Amino acid sequence: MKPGPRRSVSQSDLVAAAFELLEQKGFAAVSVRGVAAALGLTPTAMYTYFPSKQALLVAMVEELLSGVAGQSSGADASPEAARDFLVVTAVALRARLREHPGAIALVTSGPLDGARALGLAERLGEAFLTSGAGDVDTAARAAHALLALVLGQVALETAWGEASEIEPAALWSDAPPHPITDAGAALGVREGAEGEFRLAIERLVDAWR
Amino acid sequence: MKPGPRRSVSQSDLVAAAFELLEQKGFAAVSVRGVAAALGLTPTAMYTYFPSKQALLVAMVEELLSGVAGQSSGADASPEAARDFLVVTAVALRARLREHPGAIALVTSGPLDGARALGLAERLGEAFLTSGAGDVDTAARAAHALLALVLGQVALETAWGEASEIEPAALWSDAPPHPITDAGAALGVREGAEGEFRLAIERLVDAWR
DNA sequence: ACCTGAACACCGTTCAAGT
DNA sequence: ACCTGAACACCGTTCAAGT
Repeated sequence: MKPGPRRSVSQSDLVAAAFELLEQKGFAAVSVRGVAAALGLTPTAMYTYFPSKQALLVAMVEELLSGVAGQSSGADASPEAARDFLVVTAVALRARLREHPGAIALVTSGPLDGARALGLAERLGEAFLTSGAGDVDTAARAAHALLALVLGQVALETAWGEASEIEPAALWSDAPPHPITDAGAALGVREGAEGEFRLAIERLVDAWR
Repeated sequence: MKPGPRRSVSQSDLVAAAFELLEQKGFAAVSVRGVAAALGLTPTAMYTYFPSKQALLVAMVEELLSGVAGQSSGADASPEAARDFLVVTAVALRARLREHPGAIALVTSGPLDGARALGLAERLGEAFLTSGAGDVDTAARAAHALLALVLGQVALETAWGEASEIEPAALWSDAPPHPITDAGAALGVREGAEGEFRLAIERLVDAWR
């Protein structure tokens, strides 16, 4: 079943193979050639399924975001339920992004304007509305800020997580001490303990209600 | 003055040339070969100045962050002055990141553990402490969250900014409507109007005091 | 319609050699 | 010490050709 006018794999297969590479060898290893080879295809065969590598990455982001926000946002639920939805969704999104090393590189490299990304932003806005945000404009701003906090937090966690592996000798350098930042490191702020994250999310959510 | 055992350029020259490329051709164009060529050097000559491309990128991030937070954080100032410092610093950091297209790709690709990045986090923590944060731990968490919000906000602005150029025809697609998100777009949330940004920062800062 | 093979214009990095 | 030139093992993408 090598050549022939019949489709041998699917778009989903390419996305799955790409995630396999992302998980095992990092973002840099997610190449057109690598993905194609993992499926026994020639690099050029990929262009039958996606118009470009960028399109493949967008499909990966969509896959990553799928299912993060449940079907119902709780538009007809109580303010307390809506608040819970916001916190739970933020925690779930962070967990999803942390599952795959290099996921933020993926998210920040590929545009976030897919249907799933916009749908997620919309659900967050709805939840802010029923949880106590005064009007639609405020809800939109709040949803934007919540999404930004989650993204930035994961980006910082990843950056600082990688960094600590590289230069442990920096402790003996002549750099000035950082008592507060070090206290944060001891707290697990850098490593991204879930409790710390949830606390920050709750503060932001409550600030917009 | 082609060869010879005398240093013909400096590390700063390489960083400057790299920013020139970043500004004019985007993050993907910041290559070892491109930077070297801009200075009339061979690609391999760069490895006399930096041990790797990654080291060059880290130097760029440090340059980007330099001067964002002033010398004094206002540790001996009033709580109100400290609050102002936090907001002003966040706004300045965002402006700095937005100056160069592809700056977030740079920041998220290269680690943020340079001296400047840690120093910035420390100054923010100090300011939170004098502005009303109860203890060192809370200040560390607050500084982390503020940094994350700025980073994530710029990342979202960039992603949505690029996206809107690609597919204006999506308005006519069969996708479900997004009234809240669209209201946000009309507000300038996506494009990143400074007023919207400052408002979100103030909410987060006040939530931690 | 789907896929291959060759080709184009690139990458980061290493290494021996020159001055 | 600083730099060049050649080389290695890669990239994304295009294009003509096969079935």
